[in-house]
Amino acid sequence: MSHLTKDRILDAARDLFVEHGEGAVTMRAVASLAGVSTMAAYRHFPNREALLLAVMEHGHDKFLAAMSRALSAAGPLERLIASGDAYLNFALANPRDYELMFLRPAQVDLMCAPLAWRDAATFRFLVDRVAECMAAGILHGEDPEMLAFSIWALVHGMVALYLTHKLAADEPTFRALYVSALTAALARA
Amino acid sequence: MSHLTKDRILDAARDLFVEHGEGAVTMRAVASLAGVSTMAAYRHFPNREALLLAVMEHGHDKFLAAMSRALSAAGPLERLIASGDAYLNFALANPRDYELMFLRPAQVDLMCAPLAWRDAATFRFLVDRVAECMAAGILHGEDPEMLAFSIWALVHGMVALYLTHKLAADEPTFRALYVSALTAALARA
DNA sequence: ATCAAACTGTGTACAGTGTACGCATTGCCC
DNA sequence: GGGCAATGCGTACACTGTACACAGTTTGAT
Repeated sequence: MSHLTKDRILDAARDLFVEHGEGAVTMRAVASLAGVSTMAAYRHFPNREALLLAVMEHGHDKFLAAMSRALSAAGPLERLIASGDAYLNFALANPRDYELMFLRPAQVDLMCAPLAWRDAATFRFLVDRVAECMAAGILHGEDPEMLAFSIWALVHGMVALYLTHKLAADEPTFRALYVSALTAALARA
Repeated sequence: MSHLTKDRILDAARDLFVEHGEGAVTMRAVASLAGVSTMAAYRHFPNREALLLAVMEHGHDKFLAAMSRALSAAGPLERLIASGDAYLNFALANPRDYELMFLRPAQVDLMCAPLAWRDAATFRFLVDRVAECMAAGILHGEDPEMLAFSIWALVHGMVALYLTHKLAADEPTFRALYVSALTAALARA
């Protein structure tokens, strides 16, 4: 059954990736963990990079699902803040996924449609949250995209600096920094 | 003269890195470009990672030098803004160096003293600029480190999103975004 | 001046990597 | 049954990092 094999290979790749990082995702290790020959993997993925991209898509879906759970919050501002928290929590809970999705220098030529779509979805989600707040008069300004970008950059920057150890702080301290920096930014917008 | 050989090897590594990216920095290619045998490189660098780290240190020095040139601006706020511009300009002019220094998931065990020092230097430089502005009453708040972190995160986030192609904008548009996001953040601090 | 030790560079060799190619097996449609 | 496409496998090759043993050179002590 081809479909199952493909899934087993992808699962194996995901396991290795989440557990031991990108370097551990070798075609041989993946195939062996999936219980198939090395070359069987090439029947389902043209090359290693494509396999990693598939892992990445999966991560994106998990990520977007986590973000969309923030929509259950009561008001527009609560939804925006919950989205930020969901973003941070996902990044801290799934550092390797976050790294693969957002920290890696993406090869433009591999920017296939499904991935570009997922990238854009992250941004549009945030733009919608900001626009919601603006419509409700909670945030001021007339360009939600602009403000959304600032917020994304701020949160992404904090997360990136933390994950790459540029910030000498333990997790609780970092979370505190995050909260005060983000609320300060929002309070003034 | 060993010293010259080491420099030739490092230069070759830098050339390959800046020109063709990290993947092109193979021990064989570096050694060949430097005109020595492959294993000669191992006489001067314990392994490939150490060679890359040396390239990274060099990048950091270039970076800190570029930043410190911002100190010639007139007032505290001008110096802070010039620092931000220097940061952005360096990142756009040397994307691979920036990527190696600030985007890469740093292996904690390789965080040797010289690198940690250089990392901290970036942050302290920014803290000093912010403290200067606070002392002059141009920026408000009592924790320069906190504000400096926010600013760094914002700028790093914008640069990172741009360099990893998460932002669908050409360079002029991005620079405009940068200016308005940063001045907005500063205007309110 | 001599000799030993340290230093520097080389060639060879090996294990691990991605992956091209061709063959075997299977399931499916006519 | 007779093709036939899809799937999986084994082998082979080029390229990687780097361990190891060796050769030439420099240095320092006697």
